[in-house]
Amino acid sequence: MTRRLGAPFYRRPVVEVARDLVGCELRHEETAGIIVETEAYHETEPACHAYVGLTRRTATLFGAPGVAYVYRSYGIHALLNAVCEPEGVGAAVLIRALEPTEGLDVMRVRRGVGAERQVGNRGPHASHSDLQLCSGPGKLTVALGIELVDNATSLLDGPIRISRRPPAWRDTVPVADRRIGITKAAELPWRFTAAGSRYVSRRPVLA
DNA sequence: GTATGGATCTTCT
DNA sequence: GAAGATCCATACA
Repeated sequence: MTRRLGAPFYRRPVVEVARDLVGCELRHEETAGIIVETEAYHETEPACHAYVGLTRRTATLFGAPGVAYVYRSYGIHALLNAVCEPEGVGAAVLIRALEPTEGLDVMRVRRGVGAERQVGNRGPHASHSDLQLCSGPGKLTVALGIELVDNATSLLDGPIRISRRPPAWRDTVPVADRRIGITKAAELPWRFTAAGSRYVSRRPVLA
């Protein structure tokens, strides 16, 4: 069993944390997966919620590092972030995709993809639908059972656990690319994906 | 394969 | 009242 990442890991520059989170394990209740896609957000650029300053919504972002920032997107999806940088700096890493490793049955039920909807195996290891269980920030929170009530809970000793890379992922190479799904400052190369992973929400454009 | 629109809620103006 | 760090179904090529 790998151990959780500590506060010093999250207190660093947010882009470094985003890169280093690729290959780490995310766990909630009986479900878990390896992080294969992240994005960094910082108060100095307009795509970040903290750009507008300290409000009730963004208070978590400006708080202590190592805390979960969960908010509702487009009225439907809960998105999970890890608060970074020292307290007082508004920055966080959005967890965008996982490669599921444990509790796949529970994930399929939560996501509403029963066996009858599976299209069949497209590869030697995973079915088409399993590849898409956590291939997006709104999907993985459903699959892991993470909701708005988890906002502001600690990643250091709370219900959501993020642990350092398991041995099999020790040599994972994160690839930098443009951020996606946003209209402001999307050109920043602050999205990181695990090289070659089939579980990301979108393959990187850059080499 | 790409393109489009609807669902739905929290926050801030 | 409008905007938004999304997902899915549907339509068409």
